[in-house]
Amino acid sequence: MMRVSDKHSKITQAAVKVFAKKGFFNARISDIAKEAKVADGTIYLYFNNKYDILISLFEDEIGKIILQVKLLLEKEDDPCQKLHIFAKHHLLLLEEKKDLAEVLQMELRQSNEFMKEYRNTKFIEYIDIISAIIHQGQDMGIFNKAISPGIAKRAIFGALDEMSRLWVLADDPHYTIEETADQVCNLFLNGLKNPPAPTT
Amino acid sequence: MMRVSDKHSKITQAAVKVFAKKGFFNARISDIAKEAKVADGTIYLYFNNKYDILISLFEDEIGKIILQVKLLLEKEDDPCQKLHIFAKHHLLLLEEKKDLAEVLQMELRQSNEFMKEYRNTKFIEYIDIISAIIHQGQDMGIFNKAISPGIAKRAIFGALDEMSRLWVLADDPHYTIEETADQVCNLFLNGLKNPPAPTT
DNA sequence: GATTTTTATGAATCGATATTCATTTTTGGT
DNA sequence: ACCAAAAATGAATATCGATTCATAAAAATC
Repeated sequence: MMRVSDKHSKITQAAVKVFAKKGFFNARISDIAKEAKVADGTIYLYFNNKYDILISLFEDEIGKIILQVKLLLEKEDDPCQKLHIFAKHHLLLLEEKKDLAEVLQMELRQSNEFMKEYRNTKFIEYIDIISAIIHQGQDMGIFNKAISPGIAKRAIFGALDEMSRLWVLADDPHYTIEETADQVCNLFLNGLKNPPAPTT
Repeated sequence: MMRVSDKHSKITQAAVKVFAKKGFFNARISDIAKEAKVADGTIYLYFNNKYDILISLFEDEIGKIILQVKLLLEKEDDPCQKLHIFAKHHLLLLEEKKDLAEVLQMELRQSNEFMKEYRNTKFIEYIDIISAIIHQGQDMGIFNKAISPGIAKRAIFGALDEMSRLWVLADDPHYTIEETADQVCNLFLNGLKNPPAPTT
């Protein structure tokens, strides 16, 4: 017998593909079933309903991402570097798992009564990684204390998320991931304004 | 007889409400018809199909926003101030037209074959306002020329958009719009890092 | 290898709803 | 007031697709 988890994850992987291609509402259960090579009914042995596939997919996958990025950050002390690592890791998701990136984006935007109820604690955990970095930087005296970490974490996440959207939609990305991560970090660390002229 | 445009816009306004509440796919034509106080069939005298309502709504409304914000920016020369104006205007939309803000966000994220085809030129026109400001700042020598306006425009839009999302979903906003606009601008203009200590 | 338990199947059900169109109402001109 | 054209109606249509469940296959137990 195939291990239970194998079928669960086969269906999840198939759902990622299908949701990314068609969007949640246009994706049919039978599409996911076909992609996963199981019967339609089998899906209901592992998930309660269509929405449950999306939610459970989101929590599983973002959980993995949180673990990965926290592990990477552990080794680093400098908050600037940490921000770099976070940004690069976030954007690299696109290269490695384009479909997943697309679905995660989508999930956050499902605007309806259901989603407004659902408190997305995993997502909050993810962006709180950013505010923790900012706090640390402020405590170390490197970051400006006038910046609200609660706002900045959203701004930084939003910026990265929007860069993702660009990649997902555009066929020819104008910039590389490296370039983009560097640019975004530079922007957030140093700002748009020119540094005051060096005192000669 | 009621002017044609009145009915068209009655339906559009109703659609904004219903889409915001239920999301595009869960919104029924009959919901929109009821909200607009017209018959279901009447909607098809003004729009080709359900998707057409969304697209046309988006283009009309974002068109108005572009006009408004361009008018506001005309009077101002300083790029920093311009950025402030843009940010504040973007966030104020939320206060004035929460439903619309929600629908505009949603529209951008409908991830499916259809949306990937649809080249959203109005949206591009909107965010190009930001890159124009950045260009101007760079030409004037105020902004760092190492920043790519093409990336920064996305980052700034993404940050503002994410702040919107927070408001739309959260019942108790922690920050005021003024505060948020100031914080976001400060972040983008000056960056996270502390300014170098003044040379005494 | 027979029996029980677990897992999988996919055709049938059942509700939903986008769209159509025959009919009615309103309008504007005479 | 009457007529033709335009606008509006809303019940009927026609399709779609999530979910169920009686049945079958596979695995575990004896």
